[in-house]
Amino acid sequence: MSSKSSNLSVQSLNGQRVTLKDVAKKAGVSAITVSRVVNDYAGVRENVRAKVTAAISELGYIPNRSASILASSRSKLIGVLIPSLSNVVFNEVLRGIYEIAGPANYQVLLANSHYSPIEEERSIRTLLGQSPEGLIVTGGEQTDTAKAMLTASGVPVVQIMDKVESPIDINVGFSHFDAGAAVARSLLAQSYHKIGFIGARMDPRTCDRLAGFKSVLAGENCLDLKRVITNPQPSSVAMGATLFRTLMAATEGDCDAVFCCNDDLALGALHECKKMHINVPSEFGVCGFNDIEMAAYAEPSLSSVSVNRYEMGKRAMELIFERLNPSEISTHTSENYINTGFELLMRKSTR
Amino acid sequence: MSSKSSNLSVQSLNGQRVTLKDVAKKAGVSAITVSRVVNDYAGVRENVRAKVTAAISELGYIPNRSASILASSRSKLIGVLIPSLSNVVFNEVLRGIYEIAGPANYQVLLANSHYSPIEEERSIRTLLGQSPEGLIVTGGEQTDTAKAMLTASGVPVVQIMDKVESPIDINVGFSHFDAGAAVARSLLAQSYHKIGFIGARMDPRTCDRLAGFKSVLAGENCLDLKRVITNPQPSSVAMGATLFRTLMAATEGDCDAVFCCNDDLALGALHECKKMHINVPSEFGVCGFNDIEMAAYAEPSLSSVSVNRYEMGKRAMELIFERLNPSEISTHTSENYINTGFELLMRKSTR
DNA sequence: ACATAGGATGGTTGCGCAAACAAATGTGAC
DNA sequence: GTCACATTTGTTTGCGCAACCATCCTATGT
Repeated sequence: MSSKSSNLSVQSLNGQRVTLKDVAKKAGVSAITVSRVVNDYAGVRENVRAKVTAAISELGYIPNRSASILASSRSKLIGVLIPSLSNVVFNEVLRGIYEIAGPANYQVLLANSHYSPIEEERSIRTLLGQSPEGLIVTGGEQTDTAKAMLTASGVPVVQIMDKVESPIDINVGFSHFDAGAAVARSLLAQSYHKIGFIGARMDPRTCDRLAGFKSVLAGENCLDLKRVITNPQPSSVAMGATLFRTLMAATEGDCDAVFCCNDDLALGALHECKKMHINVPSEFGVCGFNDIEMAAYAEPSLSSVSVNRYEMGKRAMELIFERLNPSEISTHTSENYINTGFELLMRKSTR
Repeated sequence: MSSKSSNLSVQSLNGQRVTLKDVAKKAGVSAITVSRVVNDYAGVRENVRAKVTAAISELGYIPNRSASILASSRSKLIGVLIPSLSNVVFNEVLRGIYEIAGPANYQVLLANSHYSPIEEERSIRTLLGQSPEGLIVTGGEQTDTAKAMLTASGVPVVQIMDKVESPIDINVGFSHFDAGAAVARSLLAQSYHKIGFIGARMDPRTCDRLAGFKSVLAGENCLDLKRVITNPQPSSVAMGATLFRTLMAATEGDCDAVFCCNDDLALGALHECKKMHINVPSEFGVCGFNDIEMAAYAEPSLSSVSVNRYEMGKRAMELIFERLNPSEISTHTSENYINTGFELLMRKSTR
């Protein structure tokens, strides 16, 4: 309970929080000098710096970020808004973001919109209240108010994941429509002709993939909406199994392949094929999306679409920093859309 | 670029940030009244509140959190420190945390220690600088300085994941030693006697599991260190395959089961068994840890240990709130260790 | 020895907000 | 209509820090 025993880092001085002034008094210098030491200014003599450093660790001084931000209006904060934490996809995006932000001594403020534009707007308001120096948001489906707030904030804003119609500022992502279309074309080329789709959650990106997929099938006159099965609930392997069964029931077996809106669903479908003694890929083709690591280790290995998640996060963060420090002679023609692309990985679950 | 077109939420008034005062002037009231409206105080007359609300949305006012925190020393912030973002395990813990924090209007500050106590100490310092009202950290291996800072901070601190020797404050988790021991006992009971272990990363919790596992095998005189293969690199399915091959080579096949420190490794091992034509579970048993969703869908389904990740995050957050609002007549005897337990799930990858 | 430049250090102020107290307004009983 | 009291609104102040400018050293050249 009591920390009186600890002789280092006694963060409270008779109950009060330790401030710059306390450290200054202890070190026999002025408050601003302590501030300079804390912020690593060059012009502080070595012996002074040593005295101050000693006082800091003796008192366990921790600078008050709020006061610092208020006084300097520099926050070293980046706001990040994603729709889900339980989705592996965002995980790796986040890893990319943190990988760049961390070493630059920037802190990430993470908010979760739960796929709801209303919650997203609330979160944007909250994030902006913390005076972030940059913002990364998912997709382009913000409410008008949210977009207005982002624009007015005056800080770099990156919309990631999607190719966005008219970006607020910077856009890093790829066309899910094109990806869905590419899958459809590839499956057709592999002589599947009664191709279904199963999708869960159906967020804007999933819808785009479906739209691209449909447009190609429609062009080849082999689109049958009976073969499109969706469900608003979250994705999972179990959901994939369920949706696959639904698909087979709805089409009475008149279906020879399925494009699953992500790999979790696809793994569930694959599992279900095995149970129903449907041979993959000869009788039936299965293609997922995202290329999670398990895809390559499934039996048979799962065809999927690889997208550069980590890269998206990393690039988004880098672009913010480029904006923040135009010094670094980046002769970037300030292209505001970075296409991170995608790659079809046709493995053994398709012909 | 320009946002002059937007007639809602014009966040900047000729370049300046919109403040309480601006809103106050516009609404014809005092600044503090605006503050009261923003903070939902009861004693504001309806017509005044309406005027203020109108002015707020007209100007696109967003309260400055830093100023608010500085003035009130209430931050509505919870600091969370985890060792990795790419680990599914922490994902679900986070989900539990956000699920409780969000509705209570608390913001989560997430920091990543990359499994390094030094980075962890730095992150704790950073987090404490933001005046969080509570802190959630992973495990109990903080540096002395870090522990001193946490103690001195005066806010509730929850150590999660592990059962910690001497908790700083509150502890929510389970004994990884016991879990490892339980797996060993179960495998022995299933007549496996040459049981190996493969582990990656080898963080404190993994080590505890290994220690528990070893202690049981040693007690039965069937511990052979040749069968313990570890690697400091991160876990992955691919790493599981590699380690499994290493194990088989090192033991020259004199091994009839393996406890994998997590399910990713186990899935890799399972995959490798198939390639090497080793029959699971009759010839060889495989047991993982964590019970990720894929475990149940593997072929054969993977034996694993289920741990209540979501629950850990949720409980940790709830306990912080109980501390913060002792009002809610919680007759909790202020137990400072909550055991979230674990459950052996023996499926088809073991006898 | 002295002047001078340039680097190191200090004092004052204000960032935007809410706490604490003060004032004004409204309400009800008589 | 008046008074006492509750409710609503306003004024002043300080949170902890860094920007800004002033002042003080120190080293160098002459």
